[in-house]
Amino acid sequence: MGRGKIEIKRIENSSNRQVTYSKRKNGILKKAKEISVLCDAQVSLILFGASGKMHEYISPSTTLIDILDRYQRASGKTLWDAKHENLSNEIDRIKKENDSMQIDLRHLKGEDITSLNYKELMALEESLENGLTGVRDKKMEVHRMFKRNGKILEDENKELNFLLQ
Amino acid sequence: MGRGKIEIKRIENSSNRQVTYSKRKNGILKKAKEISVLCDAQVSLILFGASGKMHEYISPSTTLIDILDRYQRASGKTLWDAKHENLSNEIDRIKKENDSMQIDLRHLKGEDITSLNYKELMALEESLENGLTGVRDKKMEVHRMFKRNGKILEDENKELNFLLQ
DNA sequence: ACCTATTGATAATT
DNA sequence: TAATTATCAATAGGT
Repeated sequence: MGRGKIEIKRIENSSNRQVTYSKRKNGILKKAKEISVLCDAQVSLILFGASGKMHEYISPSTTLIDILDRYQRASGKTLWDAKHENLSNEIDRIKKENDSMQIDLRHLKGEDITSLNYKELMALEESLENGLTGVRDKKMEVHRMFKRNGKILEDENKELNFLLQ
Repeated sequence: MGRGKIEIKRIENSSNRQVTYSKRKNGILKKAKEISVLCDAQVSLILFGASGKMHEYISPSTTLIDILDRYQRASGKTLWDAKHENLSNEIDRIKKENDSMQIDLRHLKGEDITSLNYKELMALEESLENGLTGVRDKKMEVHRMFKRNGKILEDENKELNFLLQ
């Protein structure tokens, strides 16, 4: 359909591919409009080129949602139900993660530990001791910092007072 | 594009319309495949003729759901209904909860506490001390229980041995 | 982008 | 309906 025939396989030269895409995109969109008008067909055509830009044609007599509804009924495939299922699964997964963290947190606060065995209690104790050590070290550090800053401010104060007098 | 050119308007003669639909349907499906292969475009084409029969082409490299997801992002239109939004919102909410617990857990393990101020460190220390107290009490209790059970078993043993003899 | 030789699609006819 | 084919339409390669 041009100066020479071409094989139907991926065009390797990227700029040729881009040009061909642009031309054929216009062609197929035109075809979609034509069949829709000529034969009163309901058409949904969505195109994404390599550049990521989208082009679409939906018959004016309908909407994409309508077409997708009919698609689901006609094909037996589910679109948004499948989508729902994916989301539901994700929720389940995250909720489980959530619950397990919830439990860990409660344990670390000394709650709900009746069900733990001795070994688990030991591990928990160690974790708490480590945490406490870390926090106390940090507290000390912050405390020292405070004192040092306080000292500096005090010195500055003295100096300023001296200068004023 | 044939023995005579035709105006692009609804074909009134219903059997002509049907024939033209059938031919053009094949044509546009072929075009869809071609652009998809030649230009590695992602294409979704869904057709409903007047008879109600459906025909479709989806690029093999993708799925209709994928294309519709991208469609929503590109067009800003929403296809999945409120139900989806609810689920998405719930996921966001749970994820936030998750993140916050994640942070609490790390703090309780003495990690990532550089950003905490003195007051927060104090509260954390207290929480850890309380946790530790609880865990140590429980450990003691379990320990005592062990010993008592051990005693009971020892007694039972003696009794059984006595009976056997 | 535009041009045009050439292939491809299809309207009318059988 | 399905096949044929004359004609129109789309487009590949070149500018």
